[in-house]
Amino acid sequence: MADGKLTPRGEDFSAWYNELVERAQLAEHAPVRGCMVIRPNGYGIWELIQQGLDKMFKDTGHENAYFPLLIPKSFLAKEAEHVEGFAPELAVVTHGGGKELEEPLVIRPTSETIIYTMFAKWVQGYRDLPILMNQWANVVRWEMRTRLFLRTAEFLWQEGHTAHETEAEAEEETLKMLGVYRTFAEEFMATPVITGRKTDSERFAGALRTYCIEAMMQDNKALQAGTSHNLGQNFSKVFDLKFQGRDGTVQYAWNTSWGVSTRLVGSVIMTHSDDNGLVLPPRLAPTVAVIVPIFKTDEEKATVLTAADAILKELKAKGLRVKMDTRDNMSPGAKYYEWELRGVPMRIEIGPKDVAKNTVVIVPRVTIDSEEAPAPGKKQKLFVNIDGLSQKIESLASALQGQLLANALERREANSYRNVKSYGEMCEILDGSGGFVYASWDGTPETEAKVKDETKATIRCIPDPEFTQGLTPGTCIVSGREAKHIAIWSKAY
RNA sequence: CGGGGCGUGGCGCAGCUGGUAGCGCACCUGCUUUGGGAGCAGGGGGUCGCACGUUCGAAUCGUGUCGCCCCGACCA
Repeated sequence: MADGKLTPRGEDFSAWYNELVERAQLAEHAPVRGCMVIRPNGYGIWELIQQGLDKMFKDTGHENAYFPLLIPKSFLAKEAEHVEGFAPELAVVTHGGGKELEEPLVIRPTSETIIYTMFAKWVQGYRDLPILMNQWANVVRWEMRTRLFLRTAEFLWQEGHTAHETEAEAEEETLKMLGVYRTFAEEFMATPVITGRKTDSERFAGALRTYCIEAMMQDNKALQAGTSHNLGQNFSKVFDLKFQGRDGTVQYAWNTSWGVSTRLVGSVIMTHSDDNGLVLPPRLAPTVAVIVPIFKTDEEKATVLTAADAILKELKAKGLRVKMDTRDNMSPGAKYYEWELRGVPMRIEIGPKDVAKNTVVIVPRVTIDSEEAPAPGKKQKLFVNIDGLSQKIESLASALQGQLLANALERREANSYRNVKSYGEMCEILDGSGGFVYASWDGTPETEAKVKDETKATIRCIPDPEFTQGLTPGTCIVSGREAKHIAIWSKAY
């Protein structure tokens, strides 16, 4: 392959990302504007995300259901803030069966309105609560500008929707699911995230409060990776979702909704990958290890393939997602480059020398600090005995997973600023290298808007205390007024 | 929606002072190769986004149109 290398991240991060997504065959642009085709390499990542999250949802008592793609337009209009938030990006179906519809149907941009309409039918008394539901679905938002995985006109996501008896219970659920997202980000995506609350201007249209997880990408921009909303009684009141309480009075239910999307795939890409291509945390890698057999003569081919086949069978039997690359029209070197581009966490090389020694060579996609250091300028190569190979691969996968999380955390903290003294200094950071600036905020939307105007940075969230490292609100870094919160400012996707 | 760019074999591009299409990669066949992107030989594949116009003749010039990408404002 002479078409060579990706544009380096340092040269043009955006070009690097686009080339990587296409070259690693994760996704490409569909014939329809703003839409993407998710190819098997990319969809495999999403499937693992789904599996991981779905289990966590079930473990916390949620059930899956499915609601229709099409929603009567009037449903959206019932919640004022909600319709205002979504109206500009709706796709609307006006015809069906060759006739104009009496009422236009919108393609769901999110499903609160239809789901709470149905909840209202299912709930009579407090014993019908809580409802803890989730759906895996596609939604459409007619975005002006799109980027593969990060923002597409149609995307895949899950949306959890719950109804509760009390406000406290709803708040607990909102925070519980935010916690689920955080755990998932850290344990599966190897991505450290900040948990916190959105400001009013960034709050979900129709929510009382929106909480989020925010991650930092390699270009030091923030990416909102997931949100969890306490909807209060805003939707239950307009959709008449009420129940008779323990005290006999009729009350409106308290709702929450929470979601993550295929954007997480983009997040994983931009968090870990390098100039050689995709880097995937093993837990989200459709293929954890690829075996590349090496041989010259026919006799060597026979012995190597016999040994490699046995290894493949053994590893598969142990439940490992392993492949063998038996293509004979490609040199081993070319295969190495290709599998690195595709982000396979480990390569297993096996040649005549290895077979003779009953070993293989394992090359991890990124250097693992706890293993023997690589020679200067070289890739880390681990010589591993074939006996007990599956355990070794599992332990390496686990080490790699931890390594990626540690690398990402180190990078995020190296680009986090908690002692910025002035607004000028803050602008310098935001306009320069970027990153997360923790600073006091007076809590007003005017201040927020001013910073956005002047720097294009927004308040990503009001972080939970564990992230502020003892900082307390003093005077607002922008206005000089008394501050209400420590906020994180950053440019964002 | 504003600014920029691009539509030519699967992909990336050249050809654009008009004369009926070419290069690299990929693909197919054969032989030699294979521990970090193999070599040689042969071969298949495109009515140049679409429409109209100018012309003896249009990938090339003109008008229109559709689409996509990138940068900005808006958003997961």
